[in-house]
Amino acid sequence: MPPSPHERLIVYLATLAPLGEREREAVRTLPLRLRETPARNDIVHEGERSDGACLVLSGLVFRYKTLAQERRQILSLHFAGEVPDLESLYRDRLDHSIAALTRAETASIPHAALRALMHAHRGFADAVVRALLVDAAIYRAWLANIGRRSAYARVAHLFCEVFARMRKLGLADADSFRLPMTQTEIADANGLSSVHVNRVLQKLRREGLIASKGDVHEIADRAALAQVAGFDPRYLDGASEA
Amino acid sequence: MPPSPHERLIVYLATLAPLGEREREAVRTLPLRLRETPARNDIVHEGERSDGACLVLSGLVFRYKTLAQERRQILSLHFAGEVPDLESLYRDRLDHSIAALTRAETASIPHAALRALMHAHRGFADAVVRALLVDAAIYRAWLANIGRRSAYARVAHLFCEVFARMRKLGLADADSFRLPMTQTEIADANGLSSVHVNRVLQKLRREGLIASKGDVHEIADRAALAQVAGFDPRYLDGASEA
DNA sequence: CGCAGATTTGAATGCAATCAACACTGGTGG
DNA sequence: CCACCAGTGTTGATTGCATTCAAATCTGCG
Repeated sequence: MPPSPHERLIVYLATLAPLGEREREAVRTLPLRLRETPARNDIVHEGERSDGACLVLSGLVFRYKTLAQERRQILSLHFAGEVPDLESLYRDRLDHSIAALTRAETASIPHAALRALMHAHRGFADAVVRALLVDAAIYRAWLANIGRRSAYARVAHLFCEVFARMRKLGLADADSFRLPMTQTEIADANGLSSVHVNRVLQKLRREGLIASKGDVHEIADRAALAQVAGFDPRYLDGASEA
Repeated sequence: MPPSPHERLIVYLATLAPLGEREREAVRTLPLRLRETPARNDIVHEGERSDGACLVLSGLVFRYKTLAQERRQILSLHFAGEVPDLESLYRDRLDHSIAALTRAETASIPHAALRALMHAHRGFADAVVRALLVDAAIYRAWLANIGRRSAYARVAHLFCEVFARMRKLGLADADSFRLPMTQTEIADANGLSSVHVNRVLQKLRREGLIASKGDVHEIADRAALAQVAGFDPRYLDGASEA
């Protein structure tokens, strides 16, 4: 039985800042408006206003921008527990869209309730800001990835990041994870063509770095994969060290 | 005579959130530790801790990541008035470096003082979070730019963005601005080689979109430049509209 | 079964990187 | 004062990674 919506959120927040029991209790009181989105449908359209933030409960959610001539750039991926549009708390229009890659269950958390909770609980407010900062750190990692790495390294890096993030959220096994993205979508996330992604994946398998069956990807040689990706997981750390 | 350090910061913050006179007054009380950095030197090294945030007073500052084999990705540019490492308030180690492109004057603002001010003035705290969000929006724009646009469009987009941002800060003329970056640095910002940037710039001049003398770039045809860049300035808006 | 979407393969093209000179600039020191 | 030098910009030639186009499987599903 999957964790309840509120527990999902708590798991995520706890990866960002220490949460006391009082704060956890407070999070459990947040009102949620449940919603279901079919695969490949927008959850929030670019330019739209909304009065709540979107908590992912199940499925895979992503942000993207569409440019001229059907070109699309996927900007980030979001797993259960995460809140992709936290920034809607501060900016009233998104400059990009948020959509579901798979069928996804989400919950809208009213901005007013979030603000009240942030006001009442410093630890919660802290976690929210840290969530925004980890998002930004991921953007930077993607920028370096797309701007300065080969296609082979880019895809390897994406796999390393997804694996690390899913592990933290308790969504991945010890050495494999399910990533229900088509090769075209992987291409849109990495600034590549789908044909080339196909070839890169074959090479990653041939070299023994990964072994994929359908959308379940096994990390066959984690060290080697991190090596070719130039992956340093520290950018994903939300909480400060001692 | 250039604006005072505090006024520079106020100009920037005012582009992000409305600031009352009381808040401006409070900003003026922030203690600043002035510092000067020669061109092409780090201001903060990757992984370093610091107890203050870095306000840019003059010169051009940028963030970058270094990958294997001397490859470098420039992540963002920062002009006078901006604070590139605001996130150091929340995360104690940077995952990238901050450096000066030109000789730059900066001021370190102690975290403690910033926190106190944020605590006392909601408008100030708001501006800080919005600054982080606009940074993130710029990352997204760069991601789409590097991931999905041609070299020609990428450079055009960079020029559009820099021009728009400098105008807001009162650092650019009506139709030209000074951008003291070498072609190699423009290349590192756009995931290109310097040779190719050279050719792209020639083409932009040949097509009559820009006219550059040294590092002063004149926007010869703003509409056409925005057109080829696919530039939509809304992502730079910090303040909410009515 | 038949269809649509996804993956795979092959071939050709092209954008941008790389390699290699050369020209231009400003700054330095003899 | 001028020779020298390093950094930058420019140009040409070549290479190669990745795209594009096209078509052939494969897969799941109504």
